[in-house]
Amino acid sequence: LAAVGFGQQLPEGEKRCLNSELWHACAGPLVSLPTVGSRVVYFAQGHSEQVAASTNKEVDAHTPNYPSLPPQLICQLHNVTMHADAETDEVYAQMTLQPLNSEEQKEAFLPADLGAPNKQPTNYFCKTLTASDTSTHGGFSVPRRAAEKVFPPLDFTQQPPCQELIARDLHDNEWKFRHIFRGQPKRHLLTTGWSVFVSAKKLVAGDSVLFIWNEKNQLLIGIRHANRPQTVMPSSVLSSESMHLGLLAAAAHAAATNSRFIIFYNPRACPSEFVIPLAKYIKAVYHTRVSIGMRFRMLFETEESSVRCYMGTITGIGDLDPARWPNSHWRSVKVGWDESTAGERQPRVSLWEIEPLTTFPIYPSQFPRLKRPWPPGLPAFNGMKEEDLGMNSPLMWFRGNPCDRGFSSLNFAGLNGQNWLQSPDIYQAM
Amino acid sequence: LAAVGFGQQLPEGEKRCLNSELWHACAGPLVSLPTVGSRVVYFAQGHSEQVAASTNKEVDAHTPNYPSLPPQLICQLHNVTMHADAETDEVYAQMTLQPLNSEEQKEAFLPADLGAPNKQPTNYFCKTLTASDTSTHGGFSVPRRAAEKVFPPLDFTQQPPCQELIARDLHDNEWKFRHIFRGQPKRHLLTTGWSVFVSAKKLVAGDSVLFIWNEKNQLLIGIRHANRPQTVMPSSVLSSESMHLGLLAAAAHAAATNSRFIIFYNPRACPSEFVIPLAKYIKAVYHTRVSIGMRFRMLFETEESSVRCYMGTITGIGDLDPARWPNSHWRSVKVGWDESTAGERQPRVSLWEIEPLTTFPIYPSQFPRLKRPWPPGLPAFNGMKEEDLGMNSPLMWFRGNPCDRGFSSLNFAGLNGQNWLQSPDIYQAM
DNA sequence: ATGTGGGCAAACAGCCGACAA
DNA sequence: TTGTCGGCTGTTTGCCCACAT
Repeated sequence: LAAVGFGQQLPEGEKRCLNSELWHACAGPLVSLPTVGSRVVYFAQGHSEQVAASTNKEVDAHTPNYPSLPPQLICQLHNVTMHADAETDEVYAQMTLQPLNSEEQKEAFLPADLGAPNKQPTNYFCKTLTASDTSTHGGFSVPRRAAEKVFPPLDFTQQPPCQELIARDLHDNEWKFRHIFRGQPKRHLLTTGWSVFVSAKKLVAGDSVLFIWNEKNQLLIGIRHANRPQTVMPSSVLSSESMHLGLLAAAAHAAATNSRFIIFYNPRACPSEFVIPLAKYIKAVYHTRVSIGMRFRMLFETEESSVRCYMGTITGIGDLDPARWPNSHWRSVKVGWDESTAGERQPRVSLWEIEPLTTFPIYPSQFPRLKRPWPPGLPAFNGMKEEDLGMNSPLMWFRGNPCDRGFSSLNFAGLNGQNWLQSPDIYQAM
Repeated sequence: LAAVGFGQQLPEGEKRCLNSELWHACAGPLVSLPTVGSRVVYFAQGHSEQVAASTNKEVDAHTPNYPSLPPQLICQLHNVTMHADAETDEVYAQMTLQPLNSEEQKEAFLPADLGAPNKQPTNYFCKTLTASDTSTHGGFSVPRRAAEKVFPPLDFTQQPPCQELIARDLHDNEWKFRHIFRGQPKRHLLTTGWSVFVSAKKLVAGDSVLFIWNEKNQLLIGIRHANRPQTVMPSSVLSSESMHLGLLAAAAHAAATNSRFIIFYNPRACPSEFVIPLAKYIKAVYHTRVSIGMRFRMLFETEESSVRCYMGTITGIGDLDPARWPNSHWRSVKVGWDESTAGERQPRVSLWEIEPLTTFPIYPSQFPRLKRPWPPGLPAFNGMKEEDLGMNSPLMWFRGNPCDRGFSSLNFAGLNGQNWLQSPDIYQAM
């Protein structure tokens, strides 16, 4: 319960180590956290979107902005800790970022640490709860393949075969369940203990529960609440406008003084990740050709917690918010989606979220060249292998296409040669 | 559900009018809201304390401050709306403030509006719940005097006498209770309907429930949760440091541009009120003599929701936070309390919270005079009657002592002649 | 293979006065 | 005057299977 101060790093001993595989399982297959010690790009715009989504309030047009705060900040990622809300079990991550000055940006940066990859656990299952599962009338019906894969085998000499399962959640609480194989036809059920869990976690039909059997032969249990109307944030403390200003002020101050700041990333509340590995950002923005009319694909999470690809076409390129955030790469690509059910997919994406399909030739003459195709504050990039780029996100499951390598001529039309990656102006108000 | 924008005033029609007397009853007898249209003093320091209390995190010593933001801002209070958290029923108020520039401060300000005084309702009772009250085993035992005072009389020709009570809460929800007079000896009880209320409001022994019978012959019901360890704010959205910065940035920006800003005041989470009627502030700071060793009294809320006086002695006068908030009147008075059980009473108070007792003579020579006893940005003050000062707080239940009137020579030692009440410097970062 | 519903027993909720503080 | 308890129902919980999809 030690308070973590501004700019302080949490001592190693006090780092409350949530179970990483359970955290990632709850966060979903598309969520990846950048490696500690690596360089990242922080987008205040995206952070602001997270606050807007959590408070259910859009940023007001009259809210002032910080001109000294650039749309993207190159930072050293000093610390990442995984957390879960004590009440709702909502997962979130706390990151300590430190903006780099132009000197530091010039230093060659190390290949990303070979930290544990954020892969989803192998021995797990995730089930969306039915009305019967959540009713007080009965227990939980375990899908047969799931029970056989992740639960310890039952002793079928008993009649009926049953055992006690003990599972731990993100807060390291124990939950005991009676696992029995009975009925006509036979099936796996969780009976005693199940309803306590349902009411404690406030689960309703449509929410999901997931079980993991890990390498240490421990059973882990996690939940994912369905996208309910909204977790209306208790705004009884601070107005959403103040929160918005606070996030900007914290980043602007950190940028001006090159000091550390702390942010929270809430993957299931947040429309898009806003702390991106620097290598992934550079690859997408400087090494990838995109143009209007180009086809692309992008990954989405399915209802069953797996991943699928959606296809679309780029319909425009330009600033999402020219007044407040000019020359930002955040959601700079306007897209149309192939499938008519695409109503819920966002009409704007960022370059690092998509994989352009370049199966047909591109005529370079269509795209004006930048005066400064490679910003001066960045190290040379050739000679790095793709595996070194710290891109352990599922997006990397794509095979790289031929356009990914070498120095492409430009990022996209409409950008001037402004010095985006330089350190920001001195923040004058502090 | 219309989003209230920054600097926008909520249209009259959309103002969700919570029942004012119920709100005040839940807020407690010491809480008063300044009158709409009046002038107030806003203390960012106190606002910051509210955030710290809500997030359970002290402000870190490295958190930067806004030098352009003065410790106290004189504001026009444009709007006050009462709210209650949908989940916890926690009451809070939203206020729209507009800092006044020095020109506006010079204009004579109107006597405070004769708005509805914030007096506690007369026909009400408040009971702290016992284990039996909250147990599922039984109902609610109504104190006899309370039942006779606020509930409609029972028809004692019935055997047993009983009736159905319908009470409305802050969200205008209806709650039905069976009110019966039975047992040996006879007593008033709420039976059917009570346990539904207890579980819906998550009441436990030690929490309080209150009933009001108002002038419109309506029965109102409210709750007050005991000071549980803490309502640990879901910090999964924004770090407490960012919240702190946000509050400062919002105030600083508003001060620099003389534009409106919105704050939330959460009386039961907040250590002290931080939006003070200007007249009350001026009276306490400029018209009242205080000195070290002086005795004073101050009001506190009792466990039974009434008010009582505690006595103490002033032990010091000076800045609470000289580095961050020099020359602030916020909690500028160090005090010692008479009663040994005073461990929970704060060691620092603000001048407007206390009533100094001047039954013995003071030697003016002990206190250095200010070079500028009356700041230039303020109107002359004489000729106003005390009732016009907008001090409808219970603190005004004190009788004014002779020192309250006329221009006393000073406020307190250690203050220089700095121009506190002038408009702040231009805020440079926006 | 698995969601839902009827049957049934055990547990709990909830109304009552007795008793004591 | 009022907090807690034992006694006594009525309702709910929760385990079992049958049956349907």
